[in-house]
Amino acid sequence: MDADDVFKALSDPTRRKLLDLLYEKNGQTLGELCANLDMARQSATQHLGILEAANLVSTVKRGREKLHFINPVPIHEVYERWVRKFEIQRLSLLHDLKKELEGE
Amino acid sequence: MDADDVFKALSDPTRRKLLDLLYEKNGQTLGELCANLDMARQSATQHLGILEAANLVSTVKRGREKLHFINPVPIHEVYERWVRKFEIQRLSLLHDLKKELEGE
DNA sequence: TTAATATGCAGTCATTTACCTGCATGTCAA
DNA sequence: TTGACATGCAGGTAAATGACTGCATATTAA
Repeated sequence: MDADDVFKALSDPTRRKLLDLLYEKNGQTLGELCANLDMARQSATQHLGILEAANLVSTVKRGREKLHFINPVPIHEVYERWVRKFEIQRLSLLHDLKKELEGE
Repeated sequence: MDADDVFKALSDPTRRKLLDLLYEKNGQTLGELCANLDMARQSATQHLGILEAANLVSTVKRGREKLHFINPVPIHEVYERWVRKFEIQRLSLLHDLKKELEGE
């Protein structure tokens, strides 16, 4: 996984909305997704390309249509690498800060 | 929480490295953090400003020094909103894709 | 008080980003 | 086959980003 690609992909509200749309209904076409956005189709294509490059979305061509599917694996990997370790110390931090303010 | 601020903050490798550095040793000064980076101090300041704006880092002034502390709460919120729901359907997706390829 | 240290603030600049328009290609249906 | 539909591809542009330099301010220590 390339954490940079995944976070960059997730850092745009349009792309997060696309993931939400696919979460609601997986396998949507470009046209279906565009109907929910509010930008030119070509712009949405770029966003989907970024999601695909980050491996967050996989596509299948069916005739003249292109179907889009969520791939949650990179999100899971981000969680393993970036969230879980911070979860562990979540409760201990107030303690650190207090100690520091008291003069270390 | 502003998901946009949090994801944007996490989308830069320098800023993720800063969080890692603070995870290793919480409460470091700007100077300490800079020693591990490889850019001008002023650039690091900007990055830390972004982390602080996203509420991922809190600071305390001690004399002429500025101490930096991780705040893992936004990361937890990102997890709750963006990871957990995708976790749930993680196993069902291969199924979706197969079905689709078989002609729906 | 003065010099060294730690950080803050303003302005510049190249690159990237996120949108757009216009046109091309490929597929289905009448 | 031909027109309608779904998508692909090639620029173009304004704004955001991430780095820098230069100078200002505030604190500590001699």
